[in-house]
Amino acid sequence: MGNKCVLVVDDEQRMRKLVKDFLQTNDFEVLEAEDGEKALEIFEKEKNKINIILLDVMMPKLDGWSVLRQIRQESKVPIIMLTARGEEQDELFGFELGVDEYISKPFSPKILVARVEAILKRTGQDEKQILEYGGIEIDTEGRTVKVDGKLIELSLREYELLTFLAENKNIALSRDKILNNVWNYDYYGDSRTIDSHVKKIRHKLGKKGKYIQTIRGIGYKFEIK
Amino acid sequence: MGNKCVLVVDDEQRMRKLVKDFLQTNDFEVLEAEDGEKALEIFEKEKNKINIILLDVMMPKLDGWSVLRQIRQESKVPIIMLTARGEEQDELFGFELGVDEYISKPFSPKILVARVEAILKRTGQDEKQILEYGGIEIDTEGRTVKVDGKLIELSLREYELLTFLAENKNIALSRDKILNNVWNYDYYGDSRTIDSHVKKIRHKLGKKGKYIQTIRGIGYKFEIK
DNA sequence: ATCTCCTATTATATTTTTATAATTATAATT
DNA sequence: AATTATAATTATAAAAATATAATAGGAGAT
Repeated sequence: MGNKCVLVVDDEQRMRKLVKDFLQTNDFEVLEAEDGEKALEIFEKEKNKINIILLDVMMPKLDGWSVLRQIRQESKVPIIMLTARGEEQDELFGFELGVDEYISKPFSPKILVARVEAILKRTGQDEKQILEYGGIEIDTEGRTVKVDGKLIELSLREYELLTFLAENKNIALSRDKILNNVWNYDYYGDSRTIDSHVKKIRHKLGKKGKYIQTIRGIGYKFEIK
Repeated sequence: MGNKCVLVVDDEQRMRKLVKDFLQTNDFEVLEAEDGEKALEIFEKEKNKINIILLDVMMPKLDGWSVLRQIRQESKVPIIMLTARGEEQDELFGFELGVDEYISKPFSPKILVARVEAILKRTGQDEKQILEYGGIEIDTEGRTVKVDGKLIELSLREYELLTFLAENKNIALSRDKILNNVWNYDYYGDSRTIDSHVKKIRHKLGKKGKYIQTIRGIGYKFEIK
């Protein structure tokens, strides 16, 4: 682990290689996809790992816009669109759909890397981050959590769940949403899995456990009050 | 309160006017500065208000880069640089200094607004949606309701019902319509389910309960008077 | 050996129903 | 037109039914 991971989606082999080489020399890990379908496939599998996506617009099978739309339904991962030329219509279209940046071909690899880094920086995916929420500190790099300065032990799921809730503080999250984000699958059956984990987290948070409040009929919400 | 505020820094009066007009028609508040020194001055005074800065690079007295550097010493406010032409050297230079975006002249106002909005969104400055109806605030993300600034507790159905009524304010809604939208099924029997909920909501809204008025023979209507 | 998930049980909150009171509409009568 | 009686509709409160969540314990997975 460690290095930032970039998913490069482009149908031109030559283009992929160019970008890949340059990114790799700049210490990025690179995943490749040669069309939209492959891209979604890889994204499904590696979504936890991927920090940013470079997405060509013009591709066979599934074009860049479709890929963008699908990914945006479940993820806010930064996406840079690679366009043949910056047509205004397309840009506007894309910003609404959640495009973070455009780079028009031909581009210089240096600019590419600079933009990738700028976006990672701005979306806070680069530096070691310590998120702080009312006395609860989450160190995303060390994957540790402190409550009032004291380290608490959380399991993988507990950590993921707490982080997800905290990152979306003040937002009531449905069970479906939680499952899709923390568990990566759809919710079958009526198990009380989430509840179990919430219970454990609350317990470990001690007095601050009440920051996780239950929204009856919906799910849970992290809120400091 | 309310609208997002943009500080436009450019020495050309014509350019400022163009940008200002377009931003204003898109519901932004606009502050102007004709050079770097004025920019810093205004920023000092209004830093709490300014959500984003459009900064021309080439300016008399103090150029864009210097302004950028100074502001970055104390603030992370998003900054878009307006450049005459996207020279690679400059771009790299700027990203390191914390530029969020480049727009090269000439640009279309539409693109400009789109980028501004995209950045505000990405930096989370687009505040969450709070619907306001005559002193009743509904935070759809947090699923909370405030009456005159004071939080009130609503159950799922109460919340859904109130939201539905408020979203359709000034429209008389039949019981059928209400049931189909808030309950998702047809109305069998003659229970007084809706009435019960309306009663409870009215009670919780206190004096503002009268905003929910009954339309005899039809249903209910949310109306502020 | 812990972590995750599931099951069962208990606790709690919400929703619906029911019964009765209050209000409003309607029509007949003055 | 105003009054009255009757019918229809809605308000209200409390009880009953239902839905949802907390909790604890344990089996299987990692």
